[in-house]
Amino acid sequence: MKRTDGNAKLPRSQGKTSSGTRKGRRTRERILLTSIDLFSEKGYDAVSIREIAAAVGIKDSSIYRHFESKDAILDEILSYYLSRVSDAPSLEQTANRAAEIGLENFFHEFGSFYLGFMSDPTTQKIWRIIAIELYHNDKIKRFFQKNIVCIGSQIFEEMFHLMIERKLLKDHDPATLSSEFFSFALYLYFKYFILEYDPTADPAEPHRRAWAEMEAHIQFLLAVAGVKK
Amino acid sequence: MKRTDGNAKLPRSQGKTSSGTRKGRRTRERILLTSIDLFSEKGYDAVSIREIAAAVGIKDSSIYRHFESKDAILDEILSYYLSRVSDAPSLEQTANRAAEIGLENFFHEFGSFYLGFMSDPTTQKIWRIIAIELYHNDKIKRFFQKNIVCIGSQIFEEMFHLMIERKLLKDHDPATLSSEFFSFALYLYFKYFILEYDPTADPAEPHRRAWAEMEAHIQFLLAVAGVKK
DNA sequence: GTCTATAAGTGGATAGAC
DNA sequence: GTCTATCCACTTATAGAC
Repeated sequence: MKRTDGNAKLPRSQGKTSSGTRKGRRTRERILLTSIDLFSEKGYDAVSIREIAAAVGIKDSSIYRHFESKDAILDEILSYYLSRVSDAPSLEQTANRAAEIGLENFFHEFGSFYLGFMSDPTTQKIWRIIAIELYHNDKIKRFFQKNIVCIGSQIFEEMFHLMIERKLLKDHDPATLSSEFFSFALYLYFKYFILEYDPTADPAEPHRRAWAEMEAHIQFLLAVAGVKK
Repeated sequence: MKRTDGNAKLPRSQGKTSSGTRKGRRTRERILLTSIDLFSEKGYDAVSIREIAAAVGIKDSSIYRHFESKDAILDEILSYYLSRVSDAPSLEQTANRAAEIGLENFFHEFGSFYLGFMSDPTTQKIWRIIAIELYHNDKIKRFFQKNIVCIGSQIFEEMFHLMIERKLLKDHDPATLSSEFFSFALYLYFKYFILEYDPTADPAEPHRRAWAEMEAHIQFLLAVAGVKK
């Protein structure tokens, strides 16, 4: 399974606001990274342009040389996330991999792939921004519904469909299996990484606990849908 | 199973801010109900004291004759929710009821009890306030963790424990069963009643869809943990 | 490209007349 | 108990000097 790069680059300036000089691009990137940091800690509305500017080390009016508005910063954060998602492996690869190494090994590898994807701190922060602004920002809500819930459950559904076709699972409804798997993954994410989030604590601890619960859940799913060797 | 009253009264004024006159109490109650309406539609931070006052039909400064601060209004909304929860039936009653009528009937009755509890529009709106402010307001986060997640999973865990004791379920780990049941219930609630919430649409439709998914999930759980008749 | 200064508005909360 | 008037901190965004 492909491992994504932990140090992905941010997208280049495209708008008319920031000039093409080297200094301009670097300031623009600093604004973007600082915004991701602040939004992920305090939420979009709670962070002001002044606060971003102060953290970057410029005056607030200078931000508008690089971004048209506060909203334009958010837009670019979301497109950065999309550019990272496109690195994910295909369904065909995924199901083939499961057939190769067996179901239980596959679920473990899948877990570590997820951790790899999330090992990019920027991606992790963007997930956090999306999660905490889900019910306060219509643009983020639509983004979440389309690019996380909708695409996510589709991928799992097709994955389970392929697994059943390859006789790796019993002939269950793929949509039900997907819903069982996906709902639990979302539940764990929100519980351990958002609700119980503590920036001062050891970041490995929520991972450990979430994974322990996920293992129990996978055993549970396999008890219904698994096929004995 | 006990059905809760759909027209529960709001708690009386207790602070020093509102006097004991009939008119004062009625204005205070109007402020509270209006705040619940507005907070549940737009969120706590997005609604200003001015906006509440305008909707009630008084000036913003008059609010402070009835409540010490905006936060005090929220406090009272949360205590109203707690006063309603205390009406819920006991575990012993619940497990006995399951033994009486059988597991599948019980799950259906449980579903309609939940709908009954949620049939109070005020309770429904308070759930919505809690859900959308979960990651923006520390007081609400703690309230949710304590009074919904923590108490909720405990109740389900003990309920499943009693059911296993009474041989209604196979000897599975009650904590795992609780987590399977509770996580899915939360997932459905957030998906259908918060994420896809549409005040202009038919309110029966999300209920129908959520319940259909819940039925599939219960069948799934019973396939692992159920005991054949 | 960054700055100062400022516009034009929002927010919660208070003082004091009636 | 409600009103008018006001305070002060804070918001996004713009104009124009350098």
